[in-house]
Amino acid sequence: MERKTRVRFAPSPTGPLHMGGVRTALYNYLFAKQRGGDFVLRIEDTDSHRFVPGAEAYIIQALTWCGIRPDEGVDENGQVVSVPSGRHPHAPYRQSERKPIYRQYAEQLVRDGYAYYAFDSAEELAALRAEMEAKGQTFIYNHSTREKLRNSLTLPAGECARLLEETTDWTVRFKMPADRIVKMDDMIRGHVEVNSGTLDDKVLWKRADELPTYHLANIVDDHLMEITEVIRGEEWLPSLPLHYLLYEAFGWQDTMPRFAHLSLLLKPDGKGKLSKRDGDKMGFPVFPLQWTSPEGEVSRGYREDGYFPEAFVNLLAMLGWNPGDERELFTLDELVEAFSIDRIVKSGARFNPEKAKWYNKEYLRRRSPEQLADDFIPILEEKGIRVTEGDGKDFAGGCFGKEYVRKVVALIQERATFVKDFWDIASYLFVSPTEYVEKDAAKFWKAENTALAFELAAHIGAMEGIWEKESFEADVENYIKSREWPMGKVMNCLRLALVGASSGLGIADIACLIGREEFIRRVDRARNTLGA
RNA sequence: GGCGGGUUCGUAUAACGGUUAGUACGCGAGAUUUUCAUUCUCGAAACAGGAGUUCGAUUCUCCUACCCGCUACCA
Repeated sequence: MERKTRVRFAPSPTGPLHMGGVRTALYNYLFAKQRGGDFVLRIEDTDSHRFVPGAEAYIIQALTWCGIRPDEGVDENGQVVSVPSGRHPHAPYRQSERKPIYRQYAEQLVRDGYAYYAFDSAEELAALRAEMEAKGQTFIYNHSTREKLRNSLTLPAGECARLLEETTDWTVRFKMPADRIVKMDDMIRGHVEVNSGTLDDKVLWKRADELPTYHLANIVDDHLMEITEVIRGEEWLPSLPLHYLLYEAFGWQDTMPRFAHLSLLLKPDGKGKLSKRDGDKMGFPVFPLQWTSPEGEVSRGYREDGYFPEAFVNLLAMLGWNPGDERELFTLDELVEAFSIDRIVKSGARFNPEKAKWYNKEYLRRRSPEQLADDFIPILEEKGIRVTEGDGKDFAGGCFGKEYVRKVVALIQERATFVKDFWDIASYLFVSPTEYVEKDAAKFWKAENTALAFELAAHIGAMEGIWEKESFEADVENYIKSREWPMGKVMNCLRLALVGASSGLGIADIACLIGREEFIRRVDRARNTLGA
């Protein structure tokens, strides 16, 4: 019987979710949704020492921002996510809450001869490691050494029983076969073989905190939660043989999930995988949301940098995957449709901040001016501009109608990458210029031109009716051409007066936006400030 | 060191034995425009190296180099 697709994203709450982690979550989500399956969010908090407060909430908030909603798992408030049926056969989803489950499975393996109790303390092993290293050798706890160490394989039964009873720093270790070729299949990498003799006897369960390690918890939970595919980072590929052997030891081969190991995200330049420091150093975020560590250190986020979640998700999807055709822009739903595991790229993807900006720009120009105006208003207010209903404009009072803001945004949105760029691009549409860029003034504010510009301005000021771009443009052009004036010089003169610089929208756009009264005021001010 | 994975323009990628090796970002040059931006056109830019297999290899095999990961009572 075909099982219902169930995948999981299983982060460890040891810090903020890195963008590579978001990509892993995204691919899992896309895979599940495409097949009408479930996407499970499981929190792997089995390492009590590395727990970071706030990390779990951060992870959930980050996924929420991206539009990635788990069908099962933990929600923002730490509660099990609500489902229509209200039933949660797989809960709890936080491994620390599943503590009692794991011990029996560890003991089952010992009973069946697949694992054993190890009594060597962490200190003893560290000393052993140091000793071997001093001799230029590497210590590995496996078939080559386990016979000489203190464990249930070497100690008398009575002694074992006593230690199990009286001490608390023992562990359960997997008894890795001495010489077995483990044959594995990966959905991305194909067939992979490893000799078990090179692997070590991994700790599966720790008596000290009565918690499993990743390997045990992972296999047990994936089995119990009926996971059908495991899509995770490449760093897990080396432990895949152990996981295969664990499924075998438990007798769960028939329902063992299929595996897909994703390549890592690399630094934009240089070597190595993307890390938190790169972002700070090279001026781009590596985290979806801003993160403040318990120590108070702040790391920037894509959201705070002005990225739209759609753009972020899109660029992440395209890092290591392609649709097979030349499309680049995808909504989340379109990604669900187009995604396929066999178009995932094997090699590591280097992140390119420039391309990231391009994505945002594309999404920005596709947004409605209404939406963008709403995003822009808080920035305007920060700059001391008040925004009211309607389309009024009061330059002296610094107060503008929402409709006016919308009109401005509609004209500038194709010039910006982020909403936060709007102010730099269009501040002159809210504040009358009082200063004029020296270089630009030197270039354009010449007596022979200003005289013509003033004459034109007078004509414009006297134009009948409502100013509307098309008619305005036609009239002005006609006026200039009929007099055989140098169009560029005159217009740039006017622009300097209206903008305070030699860049910006077309004169007609500006004039129609700010209106007759403000137009006249700006021309007069330029004349008074720069002279005729 | 051992084990595993990877390697196409600067970057992301296409190609599934035969192509002038395509596309996008970025970059350069033109054109359009009243400036700037946009837009449009054009351009520079890659098969890591070496052996095989084959009539023919970017594509298949092996070796080397380089990169990445793992090698914890972390995930």
